[in-house]
Amino acid sequence: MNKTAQTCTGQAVTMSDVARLAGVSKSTVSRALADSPLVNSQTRELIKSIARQHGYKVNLKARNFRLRQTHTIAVVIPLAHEAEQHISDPFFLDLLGSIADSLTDSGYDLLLTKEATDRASWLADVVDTQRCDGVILIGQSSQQETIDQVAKDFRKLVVWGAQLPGQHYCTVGSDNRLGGAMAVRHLLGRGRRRIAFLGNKALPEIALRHAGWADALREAGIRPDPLLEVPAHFGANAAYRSMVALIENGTGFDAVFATSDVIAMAAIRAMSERGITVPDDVSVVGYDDITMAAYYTPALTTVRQDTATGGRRLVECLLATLRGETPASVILPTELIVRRSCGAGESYQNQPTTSAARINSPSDCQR
Amino acid sequence: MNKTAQTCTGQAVTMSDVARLAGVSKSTVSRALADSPLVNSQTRELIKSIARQHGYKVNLKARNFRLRQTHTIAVVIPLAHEAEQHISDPFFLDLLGSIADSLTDSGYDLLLTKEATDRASWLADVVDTQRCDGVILIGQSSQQETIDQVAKDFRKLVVWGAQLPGQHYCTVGSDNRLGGAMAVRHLLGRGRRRIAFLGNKALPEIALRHAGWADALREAGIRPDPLLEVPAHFGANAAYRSMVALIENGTGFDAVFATSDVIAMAAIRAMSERGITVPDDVSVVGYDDITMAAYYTPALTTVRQDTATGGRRLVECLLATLRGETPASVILPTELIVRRSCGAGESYQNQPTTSAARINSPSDCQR
DNA sequence: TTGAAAGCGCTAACAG
DNA sequence: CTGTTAGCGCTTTCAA
Repeated sequence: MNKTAQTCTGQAVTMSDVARLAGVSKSTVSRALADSPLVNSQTRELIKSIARQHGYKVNLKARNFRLRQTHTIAVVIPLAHEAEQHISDPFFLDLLGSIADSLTDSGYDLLLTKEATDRASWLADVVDTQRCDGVILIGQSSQQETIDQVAKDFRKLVVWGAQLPGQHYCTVGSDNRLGGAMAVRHLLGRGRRRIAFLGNKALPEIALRHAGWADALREAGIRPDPLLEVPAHFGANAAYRSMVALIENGTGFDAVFATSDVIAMAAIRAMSERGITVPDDVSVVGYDDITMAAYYTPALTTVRQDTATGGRRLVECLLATLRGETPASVILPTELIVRRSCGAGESYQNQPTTSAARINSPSDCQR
Repeated sequence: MNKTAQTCTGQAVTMSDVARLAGVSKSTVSRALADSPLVNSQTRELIKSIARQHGYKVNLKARNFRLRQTHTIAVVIPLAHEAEQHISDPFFLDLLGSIADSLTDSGYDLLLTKEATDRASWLADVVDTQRCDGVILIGQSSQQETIDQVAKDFRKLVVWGAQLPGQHYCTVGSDNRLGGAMAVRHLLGRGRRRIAFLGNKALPEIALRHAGWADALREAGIRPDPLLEVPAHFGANAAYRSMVALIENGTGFDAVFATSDVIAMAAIRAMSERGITVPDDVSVVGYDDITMAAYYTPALTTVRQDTATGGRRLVECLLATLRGETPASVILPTELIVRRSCGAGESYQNQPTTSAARINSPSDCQR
């Protein structure tokens, strides 16, 4: 087979080949290609042009192997809590996309792993088999314990989620407690009093949003009613069923704080099918501000999570751990996007995405 | 540092260590761990227990390097057509999730790459640097030419998208032309005549759906009206603007065929904001059947793309190419899910996902 | 400025 | 059944 201008062919041409062709040693080729100042600039240019001519590209696998690094970051989506074994939430795609962008910019590869196994060692396995330099976990799922355990001696780990007291790893996430409180305060401000909470409290982030819900209620002198706590899991179907149950068990409510936009949409549908009008009868606030939130009917009032900076921060923190640092956890600022579903009352907007009223939190801290 | 029960610590323990500890040679350890029948079962057990004791796991990077394979499949999302540089469509997450599952089942790692570059070599680069055994491309974007060029000498490539005449690579995708036709026929069946088409025809899949749109119209003796072709790009914002433009330019229409559910939702919102009621004034059919389609108001009639089997087929085909085979392209059966947005007329359903009427296509062919 | 040689951690002939 | 040996393709001392 002719080796000239080889491309996309499993690259039979190696560094030795280039060396032979250029009449120099492997070492020199290696240096030249790495732009080492040690090599004569003419030799370098010669080598480079020969390499180009023959479509030679450094074999990254071999390079990384020699360097004892992988230049790869594993992004793990734990699904232990997710009965449907399915990432159904657009929020995660946004975040994943942002992580992918940042990682690419930093020259790292992204190894995507879905972990639905029950093995206690699920995380340790990813880490131990040396397929990556570090790990980004999207969500804590119900695995706080396991994660913390692993984090005790594996430091190259960053997690999207809630910052829990005493944890051994760095998290990046929104200010869930404040976010929850802002949502509920807004509903209270619109005169609502019986505010249902929809979410799976087994997840740390949701537990904090729940705490925010309770905070805001107590501020207003309202005792949180356990009957209004609905254990809606992520996933539209489960949330839909939970909402139906709430409606049918006769507990009165005039507002819903849904801990994700997907849950909010499922809830609204469950209500509208039963003749309950949003926002006239019931106000709804969601969480995430996924793209579709602005396009839903009614447009969703929601607590925005900024996936773009979230992903960037996750990567920054992870790269810091790779340098041996111990980055502080990041709590992203929280913002309430006010749209129709809470009864904003104004007439429809022309540009749903931009016209929403925003209420910023004071929190833009990095703790 | 004590090496006992080492875990999550960058694994300083190697196969040689285990060999020394067990008093055998590296080769024997290698064989034992691979369950080779060549090794005495007692020796094997001894070795395995020692390995376990010391938390030893085979270094996959070294293993793969030696075997000259990567056991990694790159999943590339080309974004050349996507001005927003953002995967905003939940459909892709579903597909990605399904691919991740299938790949995991087959023991392959998934390397995720977003390609937004303009370099003509974007695909060749992924392929040439030997970071993966094969490539799955999610969507053809506007890169048919480039893809086909690469595919001419790189065979380990499978693409989600449209099957184009004479192409050199294997595709998996839904029957876009039939899907488009089914959607439009259904609208015609409900008495609609002025059926707008929303989509970016630069994408091969969308071009086929457009052909289906025209097919169905002509069958009904209607000449496709160019004024009703709206170049809506993926992404809710762009689609929203396109729809506004259509409404405002005064072209009459009584139905919309949107080439994705996200586009459909944005379109519905644009209409409802302007006092146009769906489905009373205008019927809408979408494409994809993303989870949220059932939860939108009105629930969306849509052409389902089965991401679960789609992902599985993509992986099957790719593994076939890895074995040196040349798998045939796959066209998945198309199914119309009838819900409210086209004016189905029945009262609301209790279980939106399951209660929808289905119209199956005869096409389940594998060509 | 360049080359020779060693070796990353593993597997697979080959030879006992 | 087991050990010895020779690399995979690359980087990096060390010596010239």
